[in-house]
This record gives sequence, C-alpha cells and structure tokens, in this order.
Amino acid sequence: MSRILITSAIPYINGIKHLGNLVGSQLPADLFARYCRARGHEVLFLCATDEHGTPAELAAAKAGMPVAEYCAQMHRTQAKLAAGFRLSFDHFGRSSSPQNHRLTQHFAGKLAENGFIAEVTEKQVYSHADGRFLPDRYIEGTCPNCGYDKARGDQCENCTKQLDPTDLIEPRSAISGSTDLEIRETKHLYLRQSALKDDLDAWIDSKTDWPVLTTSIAKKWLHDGDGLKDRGITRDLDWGIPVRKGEEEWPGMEGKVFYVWFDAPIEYIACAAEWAQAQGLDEADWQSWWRTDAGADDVRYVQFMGKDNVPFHTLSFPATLMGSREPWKLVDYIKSFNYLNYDGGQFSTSQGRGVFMDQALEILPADYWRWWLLSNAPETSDSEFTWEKFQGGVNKDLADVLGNFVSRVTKFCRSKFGEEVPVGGDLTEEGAKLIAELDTRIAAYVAHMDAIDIRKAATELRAIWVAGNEFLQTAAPWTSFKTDPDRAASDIRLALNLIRLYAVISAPFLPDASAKLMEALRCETADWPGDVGEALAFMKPGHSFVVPNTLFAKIPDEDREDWAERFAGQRT
RNA sequence: GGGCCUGUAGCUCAAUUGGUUAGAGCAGAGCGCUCAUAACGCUUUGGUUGCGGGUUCAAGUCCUGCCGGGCCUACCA
Repeated sequence: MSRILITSAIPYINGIKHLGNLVGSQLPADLFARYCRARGHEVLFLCATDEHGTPAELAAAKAGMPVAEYCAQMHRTQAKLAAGFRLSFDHFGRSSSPQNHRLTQHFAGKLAENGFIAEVTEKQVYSHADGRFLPDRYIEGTCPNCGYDKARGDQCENCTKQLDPTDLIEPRSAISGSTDLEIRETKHLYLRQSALKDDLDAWIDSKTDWPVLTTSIAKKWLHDGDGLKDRGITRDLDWGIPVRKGEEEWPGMEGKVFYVWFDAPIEYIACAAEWAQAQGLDEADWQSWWRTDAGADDVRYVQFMGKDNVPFHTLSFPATLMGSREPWKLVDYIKSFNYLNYDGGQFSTSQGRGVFMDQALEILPADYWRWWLLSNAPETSDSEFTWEKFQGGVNKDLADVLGNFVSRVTKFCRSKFGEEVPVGGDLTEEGAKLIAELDTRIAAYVAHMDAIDIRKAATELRAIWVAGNEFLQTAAPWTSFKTDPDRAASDIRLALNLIRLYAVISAPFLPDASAKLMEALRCETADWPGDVGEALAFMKPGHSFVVPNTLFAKIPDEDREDWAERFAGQRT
C-alpha cells in the first residue's frame, strides 16, 4: 500500500464548466483516485474552486452580487455538480479560504527572504469610469497593424499581432466602453523564476516518464528566447489575497492582492489544510501529505490538468515551492490532456456552445458521461464530441455489451434456477478458459490503470465485458440445461460471479452502475480481485440476488437529434 | 514569424520504441444462437501508413523537403 496525493486543476469560479473542462482534469483525476482506493492505497484527492481575479469580479457585478457572495454561491453550485458526476474529492476547497490566505502570504514572505521576489514599478492602464486598473485584454481599440476595431490590448484577434495596450488607437475599456483611461505607475512583485531556471531545468530533465505534452511545454518556456521570464504575482484588485510578507505588512504594496496564478496552486496545499480542519484532524495530518520532513517522502503526488495549465504546474508553482527553501513535496507525475472539441468546433463558455455539466446531468445519469468521456479522453491529441459518437459508444458498450450481459444472465438464472446462485456441477472447461483469459486481461487492465493510460484501460475493460458474452455463447447454458442441468448451474454460477467481478473492476469508471449491481447481488465487500478463480467463486450456491432493473437504457435517435439541436448554440 | 504535437481502414484509435503477413472497436456483408435491452457469438470486406526523396539487411517508426490539421507563444484563468 502506498500513499497517493491526487489533485485536479482547480476550476475557475466564473460559471458552470463544460464537458471539455471536466474530461481534462477532474474526471480522469477521479478515475485514478477511485482506482487507487480500490487497490487499497491511501488516497488524498483534492480539488477546489479558483476564486480570485478580474473575471470573478466582473461576473459578480453582472449578477448584481458582492463578489464574496457570488463566489460562495458558485462554489456550492460547482460542488453540487461535482457530486452529481460522482467526483470523489476528499475535500473540495476554495482558494479564498483562510488557509490559503495564510499559506500564500507565507510563501511570498519566504520567497522575499530568499531573494526570489523583485519589486518592479510599471505602467498600467487605469480606467476612471470603472475605478480599476485594466488587464491588457480588457482594453479594446483599433489595431495599429490591420485596423481591426475590436483588437484587445494583448493581441489582435484579427491579424494575431502581439500588442501592448498603448499601441491601440482610441483605446477604451472593454468593461464599460469608457475612453477615460490613464496610464499610471504602479508597483508590483515579480517571482524571479529566472533565478531558479537551472533547478527547474534539471528537475524537468529528471522526469523522463512524463507525457511529451507536459515536458515539451515546460522545455519551451525554459528555453524560448532569453529563457524563463520572471512573472508578476500581484495585481491592483480588491478581491484576492492581500499582499503581505508572511505575517508582516509589505510596505508599498498596500491595497494590492496576489495574482490568481500565484495563489491558485498554493490552494492545493491549503486545501489539504481545509480537509484536515473539516475532518477534525490536526496540522500534522495534512502536513504528512505535503512536507517531506513530516512524512510526505513516501507520498506519490499526481496532478491532472488540461494542457493550458502545464506552464504553471511545471514552472511557476515548483519555483514557488523550491524558492521557499522549505521541504515541500513536489509533484511526481503530471498527466496532461488535450482539448475535447464539440461537433467540429470548440466548446465555448461565452457562446454557450456544447454541453455544460448541469445540462449533461439533466439529460442522462453520470455513468453515461463518465464512460464516454473517459473512453474517449483527449490523451494523445484533441478529440471530438459528437452526438452520433456519444450515442453509438454508450449504446454499444454500456447497453449492449455490459447491460445486456447482466440482463441475460440474471434473467436466465431466475427462470431456470430461481433468484439465487444455483447449486451443483463442477467448473466446466469453458469456465476454466474464461478464468485464464480474465487473468491475462485483468493484468493488462491494471497495468494501463497504473500507467494512467485511460483509453487503453477503457478498451481493455470493454474487452473484459465482451469475454463474458463469448463465454455464454460457447457454454450455452440454455442448451446444456436440458440434458445436464448441473453443467448449466456451474456456468451460471460463474456468470453471476462475473457480474460481481465487473461491478468491482468497473467501479472507477461507473460508480453508480457498480453500486446498483452490488446491491442487486446482495454483496457488500468489493475487494479488488486477486486470484480470478477465487473471485469467481465468491458468491456461494444458495446466495440470493434480485434481477436488477435495466442497467443502461439505450439512447434513441429522437433524443439524439433533439439534443444536437438544443446544444448547437446559445444556451438558454 | 518561432516552437511543439499530429496525419495509419468510411469513422475513432492501436502497433511492445527500427524487426515476420500493420491490428482492434464502430459502421458494412454473411452465417450461427434464441438466455437477453431487435441484444449476443463467429466469419468476412476494407490500408501504396498525407506526398516526394534519403539512411538501413529491415522504416508506420529515423533524417530531409513539401502539403494538411491542432496547440502554445508568458496580462483569461
């Protein structure tokens, strides 16, 4: 047994996430967490909402609520949806927690102490009408290069030229439209990542087993141009963690807050502290996961995220931890994902294009989504959601292959032997062959899960389900029952136990279906199978069960057509 | 512009890291079965591995030049 710390990239507070967000971090993290627990490991699985920054302030203003209240409400919404998808977080925290305030300020203090913070005075655009400094991309104007009149202050979307806000002709606030802008001097703190470049480089080089997607992005940032650049970690905002040097005031930084991407990864640690508090544990309990001087040396730490998050997790956050010169646990493995597209384009939060977490659960139970999304996870390249593929995958894999197997076995047994595991007969030749095949296949499945090769694991799991149908076909208990009922009894006993085995090993993908099967079979223990032969003899003759209701209903064409139309554009 | 990834059957993906005849699932065709959610099983059609060069005893895999797709490029988070 080992101790495994798992974190999912923390979703931004600003609204409900779509399926692309879900499959890129939280869902695969949950799959792995459930699998590790099922294998008997001690797991701490953490996630949280990322609550600071300009978009949160603007979303709150739009909703006519104080930002703290807005975040609290959206946190509850996101927590509820996470529960709906059966995301098994040990704690779902908030980056605005007191624990994160304290830790973020602590890290800033340590970094300053060790010379990794620079104070830089720079010029920023201030909007009088909005009463705030504007991030570059919240300034709009005419592009000096191509004349496009909705160019943003960081880049022109029309000609893709990189811009500085001061380059824009007739700049205006993207928030209010006001042209009453002023360039003001303001002082900010920079994390001197460049001073830690060699340490980071050597550390990344040592991670030879990481996905190429992860290391190539890190390497690019380390070696592009002049190498790793320092990064501003403060902002002129009201909503955020006040800039402090540990417990002390930070002269000259009054009224400023840390930038979300400084405090958001630190929430991974703070979240463990929140977890300990919620569980009534003490400091040492969460520190044993995070401090190598307090027991975290034997922890394996795995992070899950979309590719857009990689630079922060491979560089900025490790730089924060390394620069503290304190014994914090660094990540051991980063599993990163490409994007899931929606029917030929991108999922779009702003345009309401695609399926969002709340809508998905209104349509179908979580297991349907979990299976399709995970078995089509964008691991090696971007992948695409279409309603045809979704319908095809779900109907074939879940309804026909798995669901129908359960149905044919339990119903056959009920009609011939009654609702209990039949008595009589010895293991047949077909049964022995099945056990041998499952031995190999389950070993392959386990190897893929250990390696977090999700699509391959799903493919193998499906093959394991298929093996059950093949077994029934060759054993043909409906025929043998007429001449040799003991033989049929033995094969059906094996098949009923096979359903239990499926429930156990499929649980990381299909937690609800798994629970439903275990209940129908009146089984409580769900130990991971060691010896397959023993696992398939778990339920003894005479063990009673009930025939479960349809495990997975098929998606009819009419529904598919209806949904395709409903989610094509503007969300209502 | 620069960098990275990618292109394999109609579709979605594999191919033990250079090693026999490139494999699965879906879709299509045929046969079988009748326990089951018109489900299941077996067989089968289908490939000049984007295109052209090169290295090698051997290339889907390595090098190179084109062509196409995607992502990142540091103030969205």
